[in-house]
Amino acid sequence: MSPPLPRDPIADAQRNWESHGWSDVAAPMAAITAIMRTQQILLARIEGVLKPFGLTFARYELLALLSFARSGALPMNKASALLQVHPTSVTNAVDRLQTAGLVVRSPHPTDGRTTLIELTAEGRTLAKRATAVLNAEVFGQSGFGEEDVNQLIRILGDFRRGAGDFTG
Amino acid sequence: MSPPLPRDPIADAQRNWESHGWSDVAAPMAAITAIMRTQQILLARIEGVLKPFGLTFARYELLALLSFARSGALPMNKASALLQVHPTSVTNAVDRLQTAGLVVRSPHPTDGRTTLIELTAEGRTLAKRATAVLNAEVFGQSGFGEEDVNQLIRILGDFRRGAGDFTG
DNA sequence: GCAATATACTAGGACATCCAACGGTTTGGA
DNA sequence: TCCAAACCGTTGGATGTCCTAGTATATTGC
Repeated sequence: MSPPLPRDPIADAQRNWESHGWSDVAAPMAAITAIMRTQQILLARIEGVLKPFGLTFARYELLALLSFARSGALPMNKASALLQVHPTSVTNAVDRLQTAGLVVRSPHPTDGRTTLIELTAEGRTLAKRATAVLNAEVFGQSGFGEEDVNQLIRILGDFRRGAGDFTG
Repeated sequence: MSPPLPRDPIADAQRNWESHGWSDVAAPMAAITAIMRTQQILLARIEGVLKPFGLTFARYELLALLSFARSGALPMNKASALLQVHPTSVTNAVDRLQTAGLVVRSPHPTDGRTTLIELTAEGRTLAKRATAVLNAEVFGQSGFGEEDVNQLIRILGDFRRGAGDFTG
């Protein structure tokens, strides 16, 4: 990776915003930009860990979701809703997971429009192994302090509720 | 957009982690997943605002960066480092901005390897207009409380420093 | 019962990101 | 001095995301 910058580019941007008369929105701008950059860093770590398994984060999320479903199967639209991604993204992920033999498509017993995604035995095993490594190498070494983790969960939970992700 | 879910899927995932004996990493997992989702929501808002300008967030970031440079010009590699993205992403963005007449490439006066990106008059004007709308519609209505914004800046700043983004 | 509407999934296209590899330029040590 | 190593930007390929449109199946209303 590239060497660290001598200065925080986001803090610089915040100062630029303030010196241009946008002080009222400089802080939110900095917070939002920091979220963007943090996501990029975390995604790179996760993908690095998953690569040896032939998985990407999108595919892993789907595998993990299926592994927690009672029957190990979910309708495509349900998966799309729970993962909060576009239906076509699920189609894409399922295509690749199916090619890899980790899931199979099967028709819904009563609704002809719906397709069920079902975990195969290999899919379940791989999900388990990938989760173990992810827990050890990423989530277990996140770099966030314990109290900061709680703050993030609370702040981002409030935000997501306000954005209409969920109710309650 | 899709209707809100009855339950927070990330909180559910956290409970799943805990019930599978991974309590020690359940909270960081939830925090990281929440960052992923929050980034997605914010990016969608930003892109929605920028679309009428024919800009994406990646292109806007480059325009904004150039508009804050003293001379209105920056070497490609400098832009890549400050935006913290891969050089090929900058090449891609510059290609499109140049086609749109918002920037031009020019050779570096002393280093034949380096290419300078220069803002055109239209580029500077568009950056100004896009920033005004972004400030009003996104940063000014972020949905984060004032104190939460400060918390985010602090927490994510610590994280980014720890991840090697910058020193100091 | 049948037409109109709604829902589910997929195909094709645009865009961004990264990585690997390549050709041109500069730098630094033998 | 001169060549190897480092550096810079671009091209080509893979992946993911979204949007629009199209096909098939369900549901609703008259």
